[in-house]
Amino acid sequence: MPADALVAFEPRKTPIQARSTVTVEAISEATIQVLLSHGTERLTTTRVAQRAGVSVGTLYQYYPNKQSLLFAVLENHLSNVIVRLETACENACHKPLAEMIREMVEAFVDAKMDRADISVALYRVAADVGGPALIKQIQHRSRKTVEAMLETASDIKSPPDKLAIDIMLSAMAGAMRSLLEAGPSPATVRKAREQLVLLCQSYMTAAAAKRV
Amino acid sequence: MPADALVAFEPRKTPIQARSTVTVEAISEATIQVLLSHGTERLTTTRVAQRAGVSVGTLYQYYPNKQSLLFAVLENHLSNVIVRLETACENACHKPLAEMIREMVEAFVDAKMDRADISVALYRVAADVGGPALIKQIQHRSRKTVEAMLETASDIKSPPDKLAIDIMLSAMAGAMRSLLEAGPSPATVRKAREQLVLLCQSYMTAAAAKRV
DNA sequence: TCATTTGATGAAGGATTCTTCAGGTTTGGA
DNA sequence: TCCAAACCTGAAGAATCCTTCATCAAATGA
Repeated sequence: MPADALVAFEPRKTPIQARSTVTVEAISEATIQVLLSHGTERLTTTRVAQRAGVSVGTLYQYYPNKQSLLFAVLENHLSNVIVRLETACENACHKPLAEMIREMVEAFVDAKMDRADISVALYRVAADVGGPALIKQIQHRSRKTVEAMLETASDIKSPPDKLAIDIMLSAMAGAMRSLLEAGPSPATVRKAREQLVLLCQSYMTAAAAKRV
Repeated sequence: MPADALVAFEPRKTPIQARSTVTVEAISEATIQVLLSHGTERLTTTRVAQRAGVSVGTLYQYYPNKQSLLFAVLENHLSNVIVRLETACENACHKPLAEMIREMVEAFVDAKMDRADISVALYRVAADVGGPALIKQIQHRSRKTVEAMLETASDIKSPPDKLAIDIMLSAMAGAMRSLLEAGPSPATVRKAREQLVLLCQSYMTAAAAKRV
């Protein structure tokens, strides 16, 4: 996967005046809404523009094509999530393993729930062109972050290996996806969050024990 | 989601002669191939027919529309996977918890790996119309199956609750998806399979312990 | 053999969608 | 105030795609 495979998605023009900033914001938001109400298949640039209250031409002033629009929204969301995950991991350094995992998992769940609608809408986009490459990047970055955190755990001899961390992260993401797509009640989210912590804690503990 | 929302996807005509059976088979296979080489967005009925070596008209003789074609392929795949999972669960009844989980997880991984290409191709379809409803059905059926198996575990007092099982299953599926999409080597698959067993075993053990 | 059923063909209608561009409006500074 | 830059508009070109149907070919069985 060439690194420059993503350049075709770069924005065409950056907003300068205040009104255009509002416009771009509206277009992003409209994209989410259309994605949720019509699905990827029936998302058209005209529909997005209409929902945003602007004309199609305006949309094309900021995004060179439809895919770049979807890509930008996806990138923005994933960026938000991983930043919060990284912050949590930094704060959890040098603590016991179980605490580390708890803080990381809770940060992830909270970040996803913060804009649950966006999360759900973008699962449909992530499979498209550009999505897989982006996700691969994010996964790698997450792995590195968690790996670095685990190195500093105060109560284990050797941390779990890369594969174990990859599996934990993808398991966590998968469970979260399933949860989000079910449209859960706040009570369910609370319980599921706790279960997710337990899942990751017990696995990491077991994986670390096997590596003594 | 109304139950009859899926009737529009039903096949139009069932093959009677031998040649038409071959044709339908070829169309199914071609769908997978086009999905892998072009993606959902650029999958057209004409392209599928061409790849299958038949004309578009033939395709429409067996599938009322494009979505029904995708739906049929997805349904067939998921059906295969869950049947193997159910068989494994039945065979594992009355055994100790850890063994149960191992057999179930291994059956799942093996079923997915059996036609890894199909699995990967269909992740792109699963988000479309009909997919979510179907997946919900499958998830529920899986949950019931695993739940019944766990009831018979010989070495635990009370089995994990529904939410825990749901989370385990979606975590397992999520990790498997991530693995498949990475195009792993056989060695990686072997290791990951073992890690997945450990993940589910340690979580189920912990969840059962909390319920005493 | 031959009539009937089953299967296959692919050009073309109808509809949708992406994207552009020539021309208009608004903003901010000189 | 006034002009240049920024911004917005939306009709229309170009391309693609889904689906049908009139027509032909193959198979079945009586």
